[in-house]
Amino acid sequence: MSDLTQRQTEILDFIRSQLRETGFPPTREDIARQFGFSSKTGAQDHLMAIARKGYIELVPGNARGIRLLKEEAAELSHQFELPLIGSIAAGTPITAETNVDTWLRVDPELFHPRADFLHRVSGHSMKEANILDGDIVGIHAQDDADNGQIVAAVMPHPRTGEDEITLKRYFRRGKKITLKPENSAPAYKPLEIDLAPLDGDSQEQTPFRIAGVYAGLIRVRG
Amino acid sequence: MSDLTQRQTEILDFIRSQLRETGFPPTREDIARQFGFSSKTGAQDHLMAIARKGYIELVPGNARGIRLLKEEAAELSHQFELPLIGSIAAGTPITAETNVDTWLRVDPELFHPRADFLHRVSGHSMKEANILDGDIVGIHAQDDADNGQIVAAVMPHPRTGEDEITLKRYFRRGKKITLKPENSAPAYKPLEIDLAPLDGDSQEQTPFRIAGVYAGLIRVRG
DNA sequence: TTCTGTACTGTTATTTGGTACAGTACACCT
DNA sequence: AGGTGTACTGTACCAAATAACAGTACAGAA
Repeated sequence: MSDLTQRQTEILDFIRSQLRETGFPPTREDIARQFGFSSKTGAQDHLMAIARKGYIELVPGNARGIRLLKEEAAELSHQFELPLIGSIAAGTPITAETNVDTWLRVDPELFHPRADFLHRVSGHSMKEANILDGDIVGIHAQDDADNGQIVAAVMPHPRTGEDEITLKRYFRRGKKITLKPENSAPAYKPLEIDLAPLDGDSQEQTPFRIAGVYAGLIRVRG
Repeated sequence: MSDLTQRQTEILDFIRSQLRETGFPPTREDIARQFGFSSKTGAQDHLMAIARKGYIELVPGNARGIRLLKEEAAELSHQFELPLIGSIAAGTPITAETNVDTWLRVDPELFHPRADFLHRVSGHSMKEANILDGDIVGIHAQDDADNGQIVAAVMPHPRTGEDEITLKRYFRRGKKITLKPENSAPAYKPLEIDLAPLDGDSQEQTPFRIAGVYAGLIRVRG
């Protein structure tokens, strides 16, 4: 899909984020400042390239005359939408564009704490926390959790090795972390992770990280 | 709701339409031209009045620095909201304005079947259907149901006599209707209703009606 | 009656922002 | 070896846009 270069993608993302945050597109100077260019012309060149490739339209003679085109424009008002995150591409932040399956029109502020993204639950491991197979859970992004909270943990799938999100109840005692399913059936075993063999606070070496804490759910079928 | 004057409302609408059509807000001159002002100052005065009343925010020193504020941005699309229905005033249709506690920004089409309104569950009578106290259920409005479906039933509260919504699993056998809670604790007893003593198809005389069928739920706390 | 708010006209100063032109450097393709 | 596209720096001009000041007129509230 994307015949944009890395830099052009970054700039398009910046335009989108500016629209979301400020309500209007950035100027050439805004873009230059954001990316550390010393000249507006750099930004202008990129805009023209992105426009030529059909992602935006530049309206000549108009300040901030940048228009997102077609499917781009639909994503404009993400203000009351949440991304549904599927599988996680290696090395990407969790809410990176590539991990977003779709956007659902649900107000993030409905949840407490506020939801930053959604994830569709697969399996029955949290059944006794009343979270069922197919439920869509709201997750508040944060990288740690309190004991007893339900967390969205990111770790490689045991067979495929691909990063995936799983819900578990989190407990930490010193260097020992327990991720506990809420299902007393014998098939569901708590997962024990020992941080001790790792270098201090470096988490890069463990294939486990907390993406956020459970903030509620949506069940879409009667 | 609107403490804006006629003219101010027109101008706010123009800003909204410009945002939709061009992707960025108008300038003072755009506004002046649209309304036939010969001076930009007229537009500026209006913008400052609208901003003072909290509908927009003006970002000083920025071309087209007009931002719709949250409430305003929401009113752009009434179509992705659902009314939360609390108690039912006597003799009113269920989604009548007076019964609406608030509007929540949730896409009705998320649910299957489509939700027409929301209702906050109180109590534990549907616990074993994984519907908990405090959950917000989506209801698809219809006046009958299939056997075994969970319905939103409207009937007078046993003590106060005020109409209220309760969730129950619905069964009908001839003239006999059973509304069954999903909680095996002895406190929760099925409710039996016999339509036989009533005049044919007239339901006005029975203090029970189906408001719709359960279509899913939202749980807003982790 | 005075004050405040609405609804403008008219003018001007100043900043913001778009855009053209002239370069440099590097990578990739043919 | 030369052409094309990307990714910038640097300068400059001028139109676009904000914003302030000074008015007029009218309407409703204190």
